[in-house]
Amino acid sequence: MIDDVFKALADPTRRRLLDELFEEDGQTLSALEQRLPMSRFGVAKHLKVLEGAGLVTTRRRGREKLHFLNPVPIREVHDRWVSKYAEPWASALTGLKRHLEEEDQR
Amino acid sequence: MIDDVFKALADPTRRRLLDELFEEDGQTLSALEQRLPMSRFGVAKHLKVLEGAGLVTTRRRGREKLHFLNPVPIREVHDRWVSKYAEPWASALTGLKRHLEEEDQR
DNA sequence: ACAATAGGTGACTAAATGGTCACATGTCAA
DNA sequence: TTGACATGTGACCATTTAGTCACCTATTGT
Repeated sequence: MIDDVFKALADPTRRRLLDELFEEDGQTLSALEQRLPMSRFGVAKHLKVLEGAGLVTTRRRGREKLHFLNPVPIREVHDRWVSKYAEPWASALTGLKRHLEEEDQR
Repeated sequence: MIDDVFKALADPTRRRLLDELFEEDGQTLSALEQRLPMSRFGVAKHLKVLEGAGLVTTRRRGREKLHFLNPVPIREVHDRWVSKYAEPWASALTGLKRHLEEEDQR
């Protein structure tokens, strides 16, 4: 689950797509296709991955499919994972301290 | 650059390695190998990727190589990317509002 | 009804990735 | 010095992935 989110975020094209939806939410496939240097099929595939990871939700309006950014999975990555490593500057510094002390005693 | 970080984080084994180093910093390849269900070579390869992304720094002590977790790249991911999408709950809600309004007028 | 538009599907190729192994280098300890 | 230990390298294979295409369905506006 969170695995899918990390994997989806690994590709720069997909992050670019999230950027586009961040700028303007609810865009169609055709609209997104025009903004990227890629065929419609490539974009569609990436959108499918994003949708599978829950990073994008969709809604049909007639023959169009609107794509919306869903911040929830990223919030989970933030809360359960990234913050865990990004915040402990203190422990990192003690680690560095220990590191340097060992360095000294050589 | 940030690309390498996202790619490194995409693999569960590598996140597991970060977890192990988070629990106990400065472990050797052999120590990490014993904790993972994988050959030494596999672990070494993953560590190389993590090191390439700057997520792990190393120091040699004799014939051993000590691995240290480096929180800086994750901090960058947090600051420049994740927080951008994880925080704007307000705008997400306005998006949802617009979404539902359009839904109504159908 | 019909032509144009928006999107979906399955097959395919090329490249990247995860994992293993045989072999080589460098270091420690007795 | 010699054998055991810690790690590095390059080759290799299986799987996955990114990207394209030909072809299909569904919906719209006229």
